[in-house]
Amino acid sequence: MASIRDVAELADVSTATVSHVINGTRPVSSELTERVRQAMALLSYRPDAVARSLRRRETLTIGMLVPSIEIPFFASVVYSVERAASDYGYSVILCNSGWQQATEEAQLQDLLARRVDGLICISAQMGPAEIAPVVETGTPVVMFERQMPGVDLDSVGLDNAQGARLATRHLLDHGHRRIAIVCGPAISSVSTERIDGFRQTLTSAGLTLDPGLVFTGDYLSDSGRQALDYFLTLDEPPTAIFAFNDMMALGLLQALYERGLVAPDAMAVVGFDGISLSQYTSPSLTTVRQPLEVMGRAAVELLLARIRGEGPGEAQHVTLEPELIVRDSSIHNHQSVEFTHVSDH
Amino acid sequence: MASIRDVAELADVSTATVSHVINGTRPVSSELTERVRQAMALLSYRPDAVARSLRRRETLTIGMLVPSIEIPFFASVVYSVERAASDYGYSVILCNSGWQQATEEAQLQDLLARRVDGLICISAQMGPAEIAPVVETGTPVVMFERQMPGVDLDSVGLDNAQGARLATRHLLDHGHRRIAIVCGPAISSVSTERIDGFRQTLTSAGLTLDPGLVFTGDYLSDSGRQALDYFLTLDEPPTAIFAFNDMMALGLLQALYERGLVAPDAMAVVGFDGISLSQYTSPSLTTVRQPLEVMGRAAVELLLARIRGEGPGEAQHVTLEPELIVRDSSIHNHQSVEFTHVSDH
DNA sequence: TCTCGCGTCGTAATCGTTTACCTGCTGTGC
DNA sequence: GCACAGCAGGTAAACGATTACGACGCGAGA
Repeated sequence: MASIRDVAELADVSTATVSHVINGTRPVSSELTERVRQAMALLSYRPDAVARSLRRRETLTIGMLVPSIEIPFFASVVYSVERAASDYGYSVILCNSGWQQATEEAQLQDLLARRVDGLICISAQMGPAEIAPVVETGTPVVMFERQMPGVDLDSVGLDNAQGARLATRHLLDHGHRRIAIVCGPAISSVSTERIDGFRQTLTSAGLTLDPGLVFTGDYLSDSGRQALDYFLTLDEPPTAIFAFNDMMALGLLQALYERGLVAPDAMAVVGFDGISLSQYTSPSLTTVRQPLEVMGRAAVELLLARIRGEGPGEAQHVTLEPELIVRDSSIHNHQSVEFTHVSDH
Repeated sequence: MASIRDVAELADVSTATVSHVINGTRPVSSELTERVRQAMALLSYRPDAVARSLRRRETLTIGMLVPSIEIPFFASVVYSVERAASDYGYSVILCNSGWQQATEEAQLQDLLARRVDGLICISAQMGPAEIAPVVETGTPVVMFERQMPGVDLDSVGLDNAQGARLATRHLLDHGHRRIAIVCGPAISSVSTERIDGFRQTLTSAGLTLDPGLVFTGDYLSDSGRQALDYFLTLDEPPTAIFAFNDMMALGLLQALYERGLVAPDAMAVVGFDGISLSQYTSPSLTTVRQPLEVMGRAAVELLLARIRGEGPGEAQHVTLEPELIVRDSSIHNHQSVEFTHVSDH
C-alpha cells in the first residue's frame, strides 16, 4: 500500500507538502497541488489512519459498551449512536458485555488501549469503583439511561417518571382502577423513577399503589409471562398491566394469547420503550416511546463536546421527554375497528 | 498516559526489554522481569494499541458492514460476529449503510483507511465493481449470506433451498395444498434459492407452483401485510403462507389478527430466520432457523484464516443447515393445547 | 590461554503520518 | 541599494511501539 513518501517521490515534492495538500493546513501552489493530486490518484493512495492517529493523538473512534445488541432496545440505541457518530466522522467499536462485569471490564481496558476518543456506556454492570480508573485516564465517558452515583459523568436519559405518568393516566382515563405494573430490578434507577411516576398519577387520582399489583421482572420477555401467571392467581386480578419495557409486554401478550385471552378486552397492556417491533405485535402494543434517535445524537454530542474540551466543569445531564403511543393493546381504537370491518368482505 | 519509555526509565532497562517482557518474545531474567512488572503497575501502563498497530501492521480489528442493526436478523448476525471476534482478540467496527450504496462505499473507504485486518459484509449494496478495489488492497473479505458473482470471495451462507424444503414439507405434511409464498426481490440469490426449494418440494408432492400464489416482498414487515391483502383477494386463497423471513411473517400475523382471523386456523404461517422475537409473537411463529451463532463464528474463522494467510488459493464457501422450528402459527401443537387447557381454570 | 557458544540485554531503525522550524525567493518601501 | 515582510516549500523530529543487530560476560572445551 502506497505511503505518503511514495506520493511525495512521484510528485517530486516533500512529504510535508503532500500532507498539507491533503489536510489543507498550509497554502500550496496550484501547480504542486495538482502534481500531488495526480500522484495520489495514480497510486490510489489513502492516508493511513493508524499513523495519523498516532501522531495526532486522536483516533476518531468511540467505544460503545452494551449488554447485548440482540436486545432490540439496545440495537436501536447503538443504531442511533452509530448514525450520529458517523455524521461527525467518528466510527464506533461495538462491545457486547453479555451482562458480565468481568467481560465489561476487559472490554473497557481494550478500548482504552485502543485509545478511543470517548466512550458511551449503557446499562453498565460496573459501579463507580470500576469506572474511576477510566475517568482518570481523561477519556470522556457518557452514560446512557443511567447515572453513576459518586462519579460525575455526563449522561443522557429519559424523564422516566413522566413516561410512567403518561402510561398510567392513559389507563386511568380509560376506566381502569386496578392497574398492575411489571417493573425492573430495584437496583436500576430507571425502574424506581417509573414507579414514582406511576404512584404519583395513582394518588392524584385518589388511588393508592397496591403492593400486590407489583411484579418485579428482569426486562426479558419471560418476566412478562411470569407476571401474568402471578396476577391471574390474585383474588381480584388487575384489569390493566403496565410493563416497564416492551419485551416484558410481549411476554404478557403471548401469555394472554395462550390462555385464550386477548388484549385489550381481557386485559389492557401498555409497554415502554417503543421498539419498532411493538408496532408489529398482535395486537399492536401501546407503549411509551423513548426518542432514541434524539437520545443517541445527544449522547454523541455530549461526548464530542468533552473530547473537544468544550464542556463545562461539572457533568451535564440531558433528559428527554417520552411520548405515549396509543395502539391496540390498551383500547379499541378507530383503526382496529376499520380493519375488523374489512375482514368481513 | 505513560509510554513504554517511561516504564523503561523507571525500571532502568531498555524499551526493548520492556517490550519483550510484555510480549514474551525473548527470555528476560527474572530480576528484570520483576522490575519491569512493578514499573508497569506503578505507572498503570497500558501499551498503546495504535502505535503497536502501526509497527506490527495489524490492527486486530475487523469491519462489519450491515444495512441496519435495527433489523433483528442483522442484529443477531452482528452479535454472533462480535462474540466470535472477541474470542479471538479482535474488535469490530460497526457500520450501518442504511441500504445506501454511497454510504456503504464511503464506509468501506474509511474502514480501509483504518487498516482493518478484514471485512465481513452482509447484504451489501455494492456489486463486484465496487468491491474490486477493496480486494486489490489485499484486505480479506467474507460475504455473509451472499456471494459476489465474478469476484472470488469467501462466504458463509445457508442452505436456503433446504430451508424452504423443510418449511414446505411441514405444511404439506399438515394437509395444505394451496401454499403461498412471500419471497424477496428477485435480485437476491437467497430468494431464488428458497423459491427453488419450495418448487422442488411441491413437485415432489405432485403439485405445481402457482404463480398467483407468489407475492414479492422486501423483507420488511409491511410486505407481509400487503401480501395478505393480496392473497385474500384471490378467488381461492391459500390455506398456508410461507414468508421468506420472520419480519414479513410478523406482518402476516398482524394483518390476520386485524381481520379477526387467527393462525393457524384461518391460515397457517411459517417464517424464516428464527430471530429471537419469533418466539414471542402471538401465536408464536413456526420458522426456519438459521444457526447464526455458528454462521457468525464461521465467518470470523474464515476471515482469520485469510488474515493469517492460511486459506487456500480459491475462495471457500461454507454452507450451513437450517432447522425447522415448529411453533403455534402453523399447527395446533401439544404445547398450545396444554396452555389452552390451563386457561380454563 | 584461546575460542566458541549461549544467555542477556541494549542501540537504533522502522512503521506512516504531522508539524515545528528553517530556508530561499520576491517584491516593496525607504 | 537595503532591510524586511510574506509566501512557498523542504528538513527532520516527533508519536509509541516492535525488532533486527550487535555487544558483553561467562563457562566449557581444546
